[in-house]
Amino acid sequence: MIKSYPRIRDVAQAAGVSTATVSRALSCPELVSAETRALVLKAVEATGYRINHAARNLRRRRTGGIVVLVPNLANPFFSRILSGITSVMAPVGYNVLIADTKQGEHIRDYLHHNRADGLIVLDAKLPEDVLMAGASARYEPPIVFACEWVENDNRPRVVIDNMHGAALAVDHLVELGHHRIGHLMGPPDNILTVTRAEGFRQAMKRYGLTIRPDWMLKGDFSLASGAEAAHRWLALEDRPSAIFCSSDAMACGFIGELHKRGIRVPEEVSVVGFDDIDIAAHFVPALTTIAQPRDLIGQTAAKTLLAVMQGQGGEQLQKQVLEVELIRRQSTARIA
Amino acid sequence: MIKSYPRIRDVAQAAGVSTATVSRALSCPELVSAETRALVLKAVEATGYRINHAARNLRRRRTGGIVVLVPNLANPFFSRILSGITSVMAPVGYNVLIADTKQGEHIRDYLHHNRADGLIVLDAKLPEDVLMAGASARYEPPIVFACEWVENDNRPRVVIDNMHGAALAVDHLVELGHHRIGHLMGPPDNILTVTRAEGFRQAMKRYGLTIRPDWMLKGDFSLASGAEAAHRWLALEDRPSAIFCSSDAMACGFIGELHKRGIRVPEEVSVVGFDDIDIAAHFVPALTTIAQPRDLIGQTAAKTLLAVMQGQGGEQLQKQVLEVELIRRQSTARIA
DNA sequence: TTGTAAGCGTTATCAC
DNA sequence: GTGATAACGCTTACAA
Repeated sequence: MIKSYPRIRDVAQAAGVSTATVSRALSCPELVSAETRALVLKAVEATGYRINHAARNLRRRRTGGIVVLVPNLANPFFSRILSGITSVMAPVGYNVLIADTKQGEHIRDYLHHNRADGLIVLDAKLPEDVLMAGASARYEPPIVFACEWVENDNRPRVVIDNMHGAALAVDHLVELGHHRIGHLMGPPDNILTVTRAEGFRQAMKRYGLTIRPDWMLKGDFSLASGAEAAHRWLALEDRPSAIFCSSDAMACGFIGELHKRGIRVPEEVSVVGFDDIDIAAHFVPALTTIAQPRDLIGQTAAKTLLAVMQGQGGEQLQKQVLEVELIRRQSTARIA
Repeated sequence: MIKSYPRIRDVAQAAGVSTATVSRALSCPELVSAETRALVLKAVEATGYRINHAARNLRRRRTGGIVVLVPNLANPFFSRILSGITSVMAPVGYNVLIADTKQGEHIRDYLHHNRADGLIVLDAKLPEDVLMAGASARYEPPIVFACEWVENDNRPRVVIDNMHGAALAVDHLVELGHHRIGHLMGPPDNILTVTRAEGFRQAMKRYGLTIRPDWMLKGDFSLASGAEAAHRWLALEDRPSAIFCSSDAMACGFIGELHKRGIRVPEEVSVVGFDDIDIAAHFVPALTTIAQPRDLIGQTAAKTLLAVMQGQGGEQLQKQVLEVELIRRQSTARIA
C-alpha cells in the first residue's frame, strides 16, 4: 500500500549536489548560489520531490501544526473565525487542527508541545483548571485566547468589547422608546454570558431602568434554547417590549417560535441579537444585531500566536480588544 | 523556547526495560507480559511521557492525518459533515486537516501521500483534471468522495440520492395543487446542481408539467444568490406559484428578500429547500426541505476511507447511496 | 558556498 | 517475551 517517494537524497543525486545543499536550497534559498539553486529546483521538478513533513518536524523538534479548541463546529459563528485563522496559518506552513470540545475530545491531550506548536482557544467555558498556567503545565505550548477568559490571567488574548456591545444594544432599544427590556442569556458557566449580562445591567442602570429577574431568560446560545425561551416569554404575565439576546442563534430561535405562536416581531416585541452571523441579514425579519469582526478575530489570534511562538512575548500582545458595531435592521422598532 | 520532553528512552530507564519493550507495551500490549505492561504503564505515568507523533509517523511512513477538501467552511452544511468525520477519525488517532478550497489553497499540495494518508472530498466542483486518477497521480493517497462526482469514475463515493430528493420536492408541491413550479439552481459547474436540476426535470415530466426556462433561476447555493433570485422572480411577468431551491441557504435568502418586498411565503409562493440545515426549522416560515443525513454522510465517508487505507478495496465501497427525506414545514401550502 | 555526518524519537527486524 | 540495532527522511553544526 505504501509506496516509496523521492527523497532529498534522490534530488541531490539528480542535481549532482549534496543533500545538505538541497535542503538549504529549499528552506533558505539565500544560502546557496543562484546557479546551484536553479540546478536543485530543476532536479526537484524532474524527480517530483515533495518534502516529508514528519521528518522535517522530527528534526526541527516541532509538530508543524496548531490546534484550535472550538466549542461547537456546527455553529457558523466559529467556522468563520476558523477561516480567519487558516488564512494566516496556511501561508506560513502550519496545519490547523480542529478539536471540537463538544465532541468530548480530551483537551488535555492537546496541552503538550508534542501535540501542537500552539493553541488557540475559542471556547470560553472550558474548565479553568485545565488551562490554568501552572506547575503541572510544564510542557504546555503557547496559548492565545480568542474569547473572554478569566481576568486574572495575563496570557495573550483577543477579545471583542462585549460590555460595549451589550450597551449598544440597550442604547438602541432605549432610543426606540423601549424601557421594558429583557435579556436572553447564554449558558451560565460561560464568561461571554457573564460579561454581556453585566454590560446589559450596567447600561440599564445608566438609564435608570428596572432589571427584572423574570425578564432575564436562560439559554445556551443555541437555536433550540431561543425557541424554549420564547415559551417562557409567552408565559409571562407582564412581558417586556424588547429583548436583547446574547447570540444571533438564540434570537432566530426566539423569533421563529414566536412566529409559530402568532406573535409578530418587531410589532409586538423588538429583538436584538449578537454576532451578526450570515443569516442575520436574511432572516425574517432581518435581525438587528451587534456585529463582531469574525475574520479579524481569527486573523488577529493567529498572528498573535505566531508572534508568541517566535518568542515575542511583548506587552502589546497581552490583551487586544476589537470593536463591535450595531447593525440596525428590521427586528427592532419604535415602541407603539 | 523548545523544551525537552521525556522520550521512550526515559520511560525504558524508569521501568528497567528496553525501549523496544516500551514501544510494544504501548502500541501492541498483547505482545508483552502483563507484568511488564504494568511496569511500563507505571513508568509512563511517573515520567509524564507523551508519544512524539512526528517520530512515529516518520518511522511508520505515514502522516497520521487525513485531509478534507471543503468548498466553504462557513457553510453550516459542511461543518456538520466535518463533525461526522472527526467523530470517526479522532478515536483511531488520525488528525483531520481542513482545506477550504474557497480560500484558494492549492489542492494539488494535498494530493500526495506525503501530505495526508487519505483524502475526503466534499467539493463537487473541483476541477476534474486535478482529481482524475491518472498516470500523473502516482503518489495520490486514497480518496473518498462525499459528494456527487463524475459518473465514469469508480473510486469510493458516499452520496445522497439527489435525483430522488428533487422528485420528493416536486411530488410534495404537486400534492399541494401546484403545477406552476420553478427551480432555483446552484452554480452551473457543480454536479449537485446538474443532478438536482435533472431530478426536477424528470419529476416535472412525469407529471406532464411544463418546464419553463424563465423559471429556472440561477444561483450559487449561497444566501446572497437566493436574495438575488428573489429580484428576478419579482421581475417575472408570469410567476410560478412554487419554487424548489437547490439549497436551504438560497431558500432562506429568497424568502428573506421577498419578505422585504412585501411578498408573503407560503401565501403567495411556496418554497422548498434542500439540506435541512439547523436554521431551517426555526426560519420564518419554517422551511419545508429535503433532509440529508449530514452526520451519517461524514461518518460513512470516514469509515470508508479507513477501510480503503487498510487496503480493503471491496466492491461494496464503490458507491454508497444514503436516503433523503422530505420534511414538511410551513414554507409550502396548498394553492389557493 | 558546499559537503560530511550526527542526530531528532520511534518502530521493525532480527536475534536470543 | 525481550533486547540490541538499524533505519525512517530531514536539518544543522562543523569542517573544508
